[in-house]
Amino acid sequence: MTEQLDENRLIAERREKLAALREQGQAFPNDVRPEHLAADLLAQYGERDKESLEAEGITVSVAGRLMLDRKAFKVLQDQSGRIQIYATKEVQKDTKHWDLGDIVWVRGKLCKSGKGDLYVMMDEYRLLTKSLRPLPEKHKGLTDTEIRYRQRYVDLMTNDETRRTFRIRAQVISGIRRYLAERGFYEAETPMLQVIPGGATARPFITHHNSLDLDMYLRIAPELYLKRLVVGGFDRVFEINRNFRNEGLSTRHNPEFTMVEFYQAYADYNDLMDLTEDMLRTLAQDVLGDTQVTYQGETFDFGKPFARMTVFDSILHFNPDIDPARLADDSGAREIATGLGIPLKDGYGLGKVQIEIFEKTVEHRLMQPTFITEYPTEVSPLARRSDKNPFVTDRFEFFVGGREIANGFSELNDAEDQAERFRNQVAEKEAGDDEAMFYDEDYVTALEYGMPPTAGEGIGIDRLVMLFTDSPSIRDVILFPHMRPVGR
RNA sequence: GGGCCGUUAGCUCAGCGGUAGAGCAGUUGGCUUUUAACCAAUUGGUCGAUGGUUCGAAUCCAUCACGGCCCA
Repeated sequence: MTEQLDENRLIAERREKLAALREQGQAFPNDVRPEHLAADLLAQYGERDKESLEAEGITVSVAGRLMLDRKAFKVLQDQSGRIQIYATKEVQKDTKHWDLGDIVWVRGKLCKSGKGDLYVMMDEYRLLTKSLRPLPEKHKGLTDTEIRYRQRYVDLMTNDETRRTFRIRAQVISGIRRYLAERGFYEAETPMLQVIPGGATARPFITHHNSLDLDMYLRIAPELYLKRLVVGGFDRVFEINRNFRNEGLSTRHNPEFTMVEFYQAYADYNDLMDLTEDMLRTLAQDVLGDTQVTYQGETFDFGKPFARMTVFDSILHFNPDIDPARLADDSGAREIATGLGIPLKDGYGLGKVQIEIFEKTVEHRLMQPTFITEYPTEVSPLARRSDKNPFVTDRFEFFVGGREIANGFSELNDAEDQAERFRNQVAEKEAGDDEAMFYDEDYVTALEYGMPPTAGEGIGIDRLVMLFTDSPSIRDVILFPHMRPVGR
């Protein structure tokens, strides 16, 4: 078994020390409490001069993982950061069995070294948890990406950057929650296990409910349930949770990912673009302290008004040689797409062809924060048609750094139109498109009760966090990204 | 699915046909207000796996596994 295989002498030595601790009594004590955090102590006392600080005789207690051991000086790391502790010769003898990685508790007087660094004198001390496994290299940390992802706990204890990334992730999520709650949105939790997966076009994961003897799907989006809540009278509602899509893994895709979806009655897609712009600007300022966000060497400005452009205009903008009349024409658009090397299926209408051209030639070039509007109805089965042009919907997607971050639209609340769109999706599914939607009869029934005019939006949290943490891969912002199991 | 790259000590890496190395960590001792602490000594390896070529393979070839990047 692996337990034997990865055993080595370093672990064996530590096991012996643990065995000795067991001999002496409780080897895993849980009867001391740290009263201070490293970062707080440094912030409060780091600048004080040695004489007055030590004259004051401040006693503090801290606990954490032992990260460095310079014999007299040792460094302890807690959730907030690191602080030094000082061991006299006698204390060093008494703590000879301490190893890097051990969890320890220290209580004593705050002092300053000759070089001006704050430390805690080890007047009282306890080894709380013996670490049996050696820490990674102390300066370079853990760099092996595979181990960083598979054993995230080692990555977190070793690498500041990783801790920063996930701290920012937590702040982004709580920031969004606060922003929406402050504006009267209720938080809801809708089913992750669904009989009819809906709300997006994607291949679902299939699972099975034993006692019902029923195949179920992991949700690909919460959308249809959240809109049922709007029908029910929750005029403003949101959910932050996981979606599951059965697609490949890449630096931009993880099979489970986190979205915030929110719905606001008596609002349209323009209202949500305004809200999105304000929310992202607020988040950047609150979380990063700046509306300028640097990502992979480029700076994106969330402080300035975001650009807004239609799908059609954006294609022309980035392809000045395309004739607008041809792009607007079914056979003309197909020729343009074919000329760009885009494979087309027979069933594609003009709208789908235009979106293919958009994705191939525009999307990756949308660097600064940009809203793209007027998505064709053909590719927007849940969005409200434009009053001015029924070929397109009142929908937008939001891009930054060449990546789609958000997708929002005025909701389709015409039950009869919705039924028709579902029928078209079912036809596409029968024609072999396994990403097309199912017919959701209960959702149509809900709409028949009447849903107020509503706008809704989803924002991809992982991609937003990638941006805010300058992470090149989605795996860097997901604590435990999916990896192929390591074979035996 | 395709292309390129990687896998050597617990960690970070060198070695690229001829006796497996370094730094960190570990162990022993010294030093004792250090800052990647320092000084001395020292332990530690199925070189990802399996085949093949060769007098000889960590090194060359093939297949496989896992990972990274790019493409679909």
